[in-house]
Amino acid sequence: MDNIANNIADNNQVRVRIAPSPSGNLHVGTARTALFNYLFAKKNNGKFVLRIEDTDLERSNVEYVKNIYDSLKALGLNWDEGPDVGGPYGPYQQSDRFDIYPKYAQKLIESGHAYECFCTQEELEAEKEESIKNKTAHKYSGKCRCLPKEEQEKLRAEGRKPSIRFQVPDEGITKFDDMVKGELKFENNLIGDFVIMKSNGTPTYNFAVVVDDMEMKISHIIRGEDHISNTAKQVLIYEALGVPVPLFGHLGMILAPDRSKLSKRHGATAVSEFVEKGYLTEALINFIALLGWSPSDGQEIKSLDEIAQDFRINEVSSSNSIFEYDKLNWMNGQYIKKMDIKELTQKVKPYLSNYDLSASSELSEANLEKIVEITREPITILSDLTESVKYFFGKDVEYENDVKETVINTEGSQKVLQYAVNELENWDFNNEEKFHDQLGELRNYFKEQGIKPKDTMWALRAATTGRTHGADMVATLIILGKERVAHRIKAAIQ
RNA sequence: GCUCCCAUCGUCUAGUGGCCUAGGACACAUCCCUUUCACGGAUGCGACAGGGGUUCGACUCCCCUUGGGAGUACCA
Repeated sequence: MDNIANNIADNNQVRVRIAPSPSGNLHVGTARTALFNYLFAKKNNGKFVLRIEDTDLERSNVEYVKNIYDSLKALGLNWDEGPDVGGPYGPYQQSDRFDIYPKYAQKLIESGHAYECFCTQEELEAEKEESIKNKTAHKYSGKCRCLPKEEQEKLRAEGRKPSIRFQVPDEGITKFDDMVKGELKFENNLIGDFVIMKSNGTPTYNFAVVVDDMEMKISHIIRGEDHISNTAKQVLIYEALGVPVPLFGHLGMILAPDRSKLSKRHGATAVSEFVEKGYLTEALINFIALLGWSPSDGQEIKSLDEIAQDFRINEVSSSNSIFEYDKLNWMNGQYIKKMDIKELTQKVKPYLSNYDLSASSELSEANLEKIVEITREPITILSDLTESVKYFFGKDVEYENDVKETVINTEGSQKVLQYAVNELENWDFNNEEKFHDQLGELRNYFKEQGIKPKDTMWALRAATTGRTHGADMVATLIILGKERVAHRIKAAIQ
């Protein structure tokens, strides 16, 4: 791990990147990779680069590019260089870089590290099937390695478009020192000659990344461990190109509770989906940071900046971790509880679209804030509020479940409500403290008559909110206002 | 099939040979607080996958087994 520090001390600037391909919305797994890169950059005064890998034009979509931007920004993972903000080593979108890959491929051909391959799809598949039949590891045979010039030209004349393959050494070991996993090695003879330029003239992933990372002077590559086997190929390319190999760090994967890849059937997978469900990006990013990393002081709730200060890539866990909602939910609740009330109110508005929030309704902005303030505590996701806030709207209440039978229509409750109707005029809706005491007196009055304080309050709560539990009663009644409270209590009396 | 990675409470993790009768967080249970739900507080439940070594001493190092994951494309 010493070389991590050395590389930095060397005055080589730390440059990391996140390179998503826009074939879907930003996945939480990608978000975590982005996060760890971001943290590493921040911790080491480096640069965080965003590169859009859209070489697969068929699967790429501009809509997803926008989603990637928006999600990353929402998470606070701001990049220093990228397609939108530019930078010294652009362009930062691979589709704008198509003209630079062939030169490097050519260079590799000239130096004997690559060759044109005229094999057809069918020939390749036949080879593969053969090796499956023989139960041997399948890798490309390398039969185009030494095609004579004349043969090449003949096939070209026939209209065959060659791909370009990297010529992997037959012997030797390719190894690299992984920042999180330690030394990793692969035997070269197990790696088949792989395509670097497709026959359509576009680069393959393994080639494009190397060229881009090299040109963008990326010093450290932090990514998911699903790339480990690619790394061997990429190291080979760096070496063939005669350029310094960056340092790699491979993170464990994020798995669903059933230990399979986190996918749609497990619920939300994209950052934007979590946001839509009502998760705060602050909580999401905090939660994700805890998957594989842990704070040195044991304090788990931390801002991005705090995490960055405490972050050490070599302390990241190298095993997979399971994405469980329990802790995310708890954490989201913590953030909701602490969030600035004005900000929270704004964030909550989309979940209140069922209700009349126009100025003419009884709901002023100030009232809405109060409602959010008193109902925020028990909720774990923003969308919970839609339901828990329901009884603040409209003149009448809807009774939940069997509230009418089990609470309102009981003898005790009816007594309380009848009494309350008369008492109502005296209640001070403008003075919370006084109102609180008045309700206390009400409880005491009925306590003497053998009605438990709890039941007294339940009668009131059920009548005014239709439920047996909810926010603080005094605050609730004040927001409802004397008129509506009176109306609802009267409606509850048989 | 082949290659590679990983392995501590249900989950996220602390632990880098003796500080470990293995610590914290979430979840769960009980209790306290309280007009309800919650929040908060207290307590409890709960793990070193198995087997061999190495060592005076292994959760920590090595090997094997088992289990999980990844890769094996002219996808990224």
